[in-house]
Amino acid sequence: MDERYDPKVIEPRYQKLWEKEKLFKVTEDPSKKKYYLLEMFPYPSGRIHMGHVRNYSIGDVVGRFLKMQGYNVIHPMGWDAFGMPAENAAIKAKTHPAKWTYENIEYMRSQLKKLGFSYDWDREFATCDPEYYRWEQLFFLQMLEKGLAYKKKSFVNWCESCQTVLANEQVEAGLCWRCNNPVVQREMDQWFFKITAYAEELLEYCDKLPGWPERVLTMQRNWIGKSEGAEIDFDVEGSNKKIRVFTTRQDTLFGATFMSLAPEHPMVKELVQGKEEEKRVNDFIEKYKRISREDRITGTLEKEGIFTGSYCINPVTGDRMPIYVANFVLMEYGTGAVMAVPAHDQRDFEFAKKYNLPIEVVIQPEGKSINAEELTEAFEEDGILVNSGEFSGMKSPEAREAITRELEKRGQGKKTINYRLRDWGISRQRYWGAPIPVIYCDKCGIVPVPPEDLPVVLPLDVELLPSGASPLPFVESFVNTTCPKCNGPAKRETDTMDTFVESSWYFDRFTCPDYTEGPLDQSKTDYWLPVDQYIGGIEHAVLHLLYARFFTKVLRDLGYLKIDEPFINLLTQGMVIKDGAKMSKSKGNVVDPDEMIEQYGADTVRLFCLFAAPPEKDLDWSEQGVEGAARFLNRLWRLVYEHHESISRVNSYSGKTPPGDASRKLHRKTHQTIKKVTEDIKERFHFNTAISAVMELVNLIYQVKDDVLREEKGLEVLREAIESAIILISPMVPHITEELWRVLGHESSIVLTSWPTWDEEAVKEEQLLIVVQVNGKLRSRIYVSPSADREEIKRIALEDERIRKFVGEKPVKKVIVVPGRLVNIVV
RNA sequence: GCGAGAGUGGCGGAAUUGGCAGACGCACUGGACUUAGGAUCCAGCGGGUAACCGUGGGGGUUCGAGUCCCCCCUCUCGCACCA
Repeated sequence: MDERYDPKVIEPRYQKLWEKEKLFKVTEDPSKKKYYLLEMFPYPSGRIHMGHVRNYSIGDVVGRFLKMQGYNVIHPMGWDAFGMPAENAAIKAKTHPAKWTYENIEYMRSQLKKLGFSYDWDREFATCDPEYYRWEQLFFLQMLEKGLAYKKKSFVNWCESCQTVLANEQVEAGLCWRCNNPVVQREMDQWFFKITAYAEELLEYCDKLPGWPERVLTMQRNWIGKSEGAEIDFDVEGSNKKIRVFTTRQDTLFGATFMSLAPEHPMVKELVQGKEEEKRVNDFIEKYKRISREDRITGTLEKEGIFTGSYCINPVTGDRMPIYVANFVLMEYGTGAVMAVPAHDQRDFEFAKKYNLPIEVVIQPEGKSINAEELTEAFEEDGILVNSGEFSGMKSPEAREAITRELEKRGQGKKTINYRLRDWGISRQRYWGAPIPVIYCDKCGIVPVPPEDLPVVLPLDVELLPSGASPLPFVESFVNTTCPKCNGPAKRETDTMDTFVESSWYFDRFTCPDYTEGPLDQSKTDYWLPVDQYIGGIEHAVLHLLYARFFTKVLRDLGYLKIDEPFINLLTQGMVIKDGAKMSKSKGNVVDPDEMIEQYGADTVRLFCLFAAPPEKDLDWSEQGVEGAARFLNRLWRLVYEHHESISRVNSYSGKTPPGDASRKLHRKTHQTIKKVTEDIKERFHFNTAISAVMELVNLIYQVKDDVLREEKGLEVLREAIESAIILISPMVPHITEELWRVLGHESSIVLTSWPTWDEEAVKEEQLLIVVQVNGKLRSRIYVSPSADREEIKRIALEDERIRKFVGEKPVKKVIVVPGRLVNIVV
């Protein structure tokens, strides 16, 4: 054994060995309990960053720990390989996205291997491989058949700098989630996945995912945005047309005094046609087409609107309601039309004040009275109905039901549920993605590619365009094809799929990456799925994690899967920050994993990532902290170095209480540590406290070893303690522990060892420390035997000299005894 | 504005069920070893001379509150004219 700990020698040695022995390769084994452990696979952007190191280190601890506990752990890794950065980098470097991507994969794989993660590399794949995306194209065709994929013309989010459309989830505060540039609305014919068909189930299952962080579920619930209300039809005066609104406040219907339409509302054009208002309204619409989104980023727009010159009729009061176009009404939500109730909606109130429209109070707060003239803001809460005909006197919730029933009877409305969630726009006008497998024929229209013709391979022989726009439309050999129906000349779809489609099912494919008969081998998916533990960043709370849930339900309904949800437990780890900010090139605070590994070794980097903060919190990178981690590993190394020759001659102590005070103390601490570390990892994922427990054990070994060695079974007890420390910390720092394990004479890998169990008897303290309080204040400590009963503890406490001093002559009112904890004497 | 989470030494963080606040680590201080120490080992390390005071602030429940309840403040994240 070397005197000096040198990770540069040890780490590659064991990485090669693990790989050669295929220690982490797994197959289905019905006799064992399976565990599917997964970390979000990376985009091959070039190099691994600290966020990946942290994410994968957390996963690796869980994987190695559970393997040692006897689980059949599947722990795969692969590459989310389609995407725009490849294309942009390729344009810049005048290379090909495929070349760029595969080179990055090569390098990043080597980085992951240098970190010693326990992946089953035989399952690795990249999503840009046609053998992967061909199945995705098949799913698309089957979804098309079921109406779950469809094409429609609508206003979509367009990112000018990315030259492509984005789904709603991919727009953050009006900006593109990738490049942070403003997103504009553009009317385009696009492919969608009907995620809204699953809105209710996606929402409902939020209550059936107890292993998910509450805040992720909340974000998903909010994103789905269910609201219960009614659709109400308003007749347009002098026409047989109706305007349909969605409202959650049917109880305020009697107070609806005007109508607001979104600028994009299809009815606006008809309403103003030939009227003197026509030009003014059209100018207004044009203005908001140009500025609306961008202004929403900077702040709230002032409410503004314009009268269309038309009126509609309030179905319950019969009053004429002027129809306005209003800048704050969203076409995307509800029906794009809002019945305006100025007394009970703040936006409508402001609007009514500005344009001098009538305000009718129809809801009174309980025990108070308000009137329209004195209102300074809308009363938006529930209350008691007034001025509402037969419904006056009802409470809001009751009135909502009653008014809806009345409208239904008259055929002028119905109860509805509205969701904020929109269908998932998946067309991307970029090259580096999976082609959408449809063909356009002048005669037959949209024709799906026959499944037997899959995959529609993305042609690699292309010249990228400097603008970023897809070169596919110009690749004649790709575009020009024949119609599968009529055999006539036809053209292929040149849009590709959103790369979030690939990441929506990669975890399914990991169970059978080489299966060629179909997308998924049921004998494998049935065994491995669902994913037991998923680990990744919170930034995907409503992107990937929502899409993947949706896709799982689709694959279930297509007959591929038997599960309802993909991920049982979800851990969202915090960011790695430095100097109070997220690491970024522009801030110049990036710490490169390669440099850290070079300087300290993978084990030290891993240990620091796990020790500095609990996984769900942000981790503040500190070079001094890293040195602390390195110091601990050196300390462990020296301990083994100093004693390996002597303890190698004996077996680890395995009996009950050993003779000798020091030995007993160390034996007890050893078992306490086994218990603590096991529970911390298994039940709480608190690796930081698990590590600190091992540090305590090592500290105690240093402290008592000389005394222990003077005792009868001392050497055995010392070996037990040292060996336990090595095993317990091995999931965090697998290389150094593998080496030390072998130094102690073991010939097979530490990974194959069973996780130690603790002796409940040994864990117990011989003497319990009991805290004694007088009037709730700590006054003394006493030691009692664990077998002492309440009376005895009480007696010892009251006899304690310090306590007698504090109690003095005062009468003892009450004595509270909590066995094993404390005594509180109330005087 | 709505929703969620958090606030503990100089710092990262412990305290799992209401029961010794500050485990473990970093930084710092003193000492030992040493040609040397940025290695290692040992000791100390919330404030206060002390009684005592201390978990963002103020109330409350309790024998006992970092932990439970009410009010307030601050910060972070998400959504944001959602009808």
